[in-house]
Amino acid sequence: MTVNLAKNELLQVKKTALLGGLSEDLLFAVLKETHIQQTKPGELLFMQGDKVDACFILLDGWVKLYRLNHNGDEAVVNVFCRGESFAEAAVFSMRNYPVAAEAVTDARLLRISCSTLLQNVRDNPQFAFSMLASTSQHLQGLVRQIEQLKTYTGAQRVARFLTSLCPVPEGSCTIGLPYDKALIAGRLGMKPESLSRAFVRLRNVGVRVEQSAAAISSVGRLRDYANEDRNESRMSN
Amino acid sequence: MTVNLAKNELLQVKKTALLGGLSEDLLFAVLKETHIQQTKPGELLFMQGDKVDACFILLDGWVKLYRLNHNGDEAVVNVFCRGESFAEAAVFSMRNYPVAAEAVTDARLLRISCSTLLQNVRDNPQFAFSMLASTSQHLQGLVRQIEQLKTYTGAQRVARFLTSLCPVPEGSCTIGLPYDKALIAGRLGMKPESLSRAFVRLRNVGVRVEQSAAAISSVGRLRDYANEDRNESRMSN
DNA sequence: GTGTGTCTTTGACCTCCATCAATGCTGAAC
DNA sequence: GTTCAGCATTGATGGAGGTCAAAGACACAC
Repeated sequence: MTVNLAKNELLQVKKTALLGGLSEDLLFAVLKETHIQQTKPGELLFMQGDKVDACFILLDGWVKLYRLNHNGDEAVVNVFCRGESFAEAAVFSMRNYPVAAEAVTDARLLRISCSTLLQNVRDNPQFAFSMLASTSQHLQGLVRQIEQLKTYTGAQRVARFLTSLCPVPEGSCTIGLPYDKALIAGRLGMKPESLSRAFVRLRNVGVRVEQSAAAISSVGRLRDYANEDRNESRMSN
Repeated sequence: MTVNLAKNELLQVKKTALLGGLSEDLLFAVLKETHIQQTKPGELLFMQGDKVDACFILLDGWVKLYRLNHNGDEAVVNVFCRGESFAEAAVFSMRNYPVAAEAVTDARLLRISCSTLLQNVRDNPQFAFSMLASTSQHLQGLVRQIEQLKTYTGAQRVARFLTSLCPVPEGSCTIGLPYDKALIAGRLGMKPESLSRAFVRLRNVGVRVEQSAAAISSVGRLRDYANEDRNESRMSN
């Protein structure tokens, strides 16, 4: 059941906290037990409430995790790109997925079954450390998200999102928006209309958005805006 | 360095996912390496950014976890009561605490050092499972919180909070608010003034709040209100 | 009793954001 | 080219909740 990974794909795997910290030997032993899965945009990987049977590493494409409440509206919990893993913590709740996962683009994933994970944690403390480090990272991501929802305005969250995409810490740059605006809005806890208006506001701090590209005249200025407290930000525009 | 726990305290320890799942032998072996810590209200257990050196189990009292941004306002991430553990995931990030922890009452805690945790995960897959199960639970808690912030109004979040405290699934009951209203507000992502107004709204669904007690005339009705979608809830007010 | 400090509530006002509807834009099918 | 669907933007409106200020409520010391 050997998996054939392209060089680049192996690189993505090594970027994850889940498998990236392992010795080569152990890594390849684990990879032998995994499967490749391909998806089309909109395809579900698992639904909220499904019995947990695997976790995933994204080799290419984008996947969103979201929660549905029983009125049918979805809250996006996270959006992952290649080089990230997800659902590994769910495996150890021994229950059902607390969220749903859906590919938002064509995606290529490594699927690691429950039993493989359990077996490896049992056999190998090194693997247990990796699992813990990985879930710890996810935990921190969620904590940061909660902080952001509670303390920043929509426009500021957009500003943070943009700075996080910038390849440089200062100066100007142009970045491509990684996925469509409706999803960005959801990820940031707002409606598409509000995202649109937030982009308009950010023109004051040197951001131009056209199509799926954003031109940022000063990353430092944008970061400052993102970190202002709500009152100041009110005056400044 | 043996720890002497009261019967009731041992019970609290066994309620945690962190140590509750262990065999008696292993449990007592771990307990031998822990310390009791007592705190006064307002006392800091650790600050955001401190190097991680331990995790905690609450034997009695309440502790809040919060994040400070550099404008000085805090976002409450969680509030824990006895029988819960926290900060265990941070240990495996190998870095610094991403949040601060502060006792909000007199509290009694079991402190488990980093090295104890690492050693036990190394030596014992059973312990690794427990750690993973525990962090998995925290992860789910945060996911639920994000969902709530994104999809429910303040009054609905208060309603959810109250129902979660109710000892019965239906009918009427009176419950004590577990901590002061400013903290409840913070936990639910709102200001004390807004919490106050939310309580006023909930009078329409049979909730009376006086001092630190809430009388609920129908838990079912309250739950329905909490689950309504925003539009309906606007009409019913 | 009277102060005094803390917590909570209420009021007035204003900002942010969701909603609903209309319009504009883009790209694919034909 | 035209049509049509799917996004994205813009406008108008209203509700939710933050902010600031003032007033109650309560505990505690004196």
